[in-house]
Amino acid sequence: MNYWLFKSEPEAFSISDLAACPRKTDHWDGIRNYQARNLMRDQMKKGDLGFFYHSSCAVPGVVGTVEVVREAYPDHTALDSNAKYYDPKATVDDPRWVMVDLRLRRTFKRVISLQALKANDALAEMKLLKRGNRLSIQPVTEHEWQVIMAMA
DNA sequence: GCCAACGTTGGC
DNA sequence: GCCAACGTTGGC
Repeated sequence: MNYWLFKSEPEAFSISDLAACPRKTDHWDGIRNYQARNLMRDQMKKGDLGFFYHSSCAVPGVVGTVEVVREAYPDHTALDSNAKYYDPKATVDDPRWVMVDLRLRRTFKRVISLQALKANDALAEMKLLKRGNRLSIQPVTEHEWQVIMAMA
């Protein structure tokens, strides 16, 4: 059982957008970073839980939780020349990029802001808070998970 | 909009 | 394989 953090810009795809999907489930497409892809492909398992994080917005922070309901499979948007995240190097035989399906579990009543996360000493080692970290999918330790859940 | 930090690309 | 140039991320 692993824990993760999924970043998304709410203007592109917010937790409300996920809530509005059928069965509150959608595929997490558009990941075009090898480190993030490898985490999805090699380590992410059905039943894993994750935080939904809003970035590049007025109050960046954790806004809820999700569950991995389908493990990594090819991200077909890489093959679509009209898609935003089209990758000309992707082919049917070698799709290069993968995605998982996520189902919304919970939307927090209030955002657990980045500011609040930074102010919590128990999270000092969290990847998200390390300088210069831009990874859009990050592993979260069980301890960090518990600490943040207690802040909700 | 600024800019620091990081990833990717491509010439050599 | 090096590394400069460029693009992207994301907080502020």
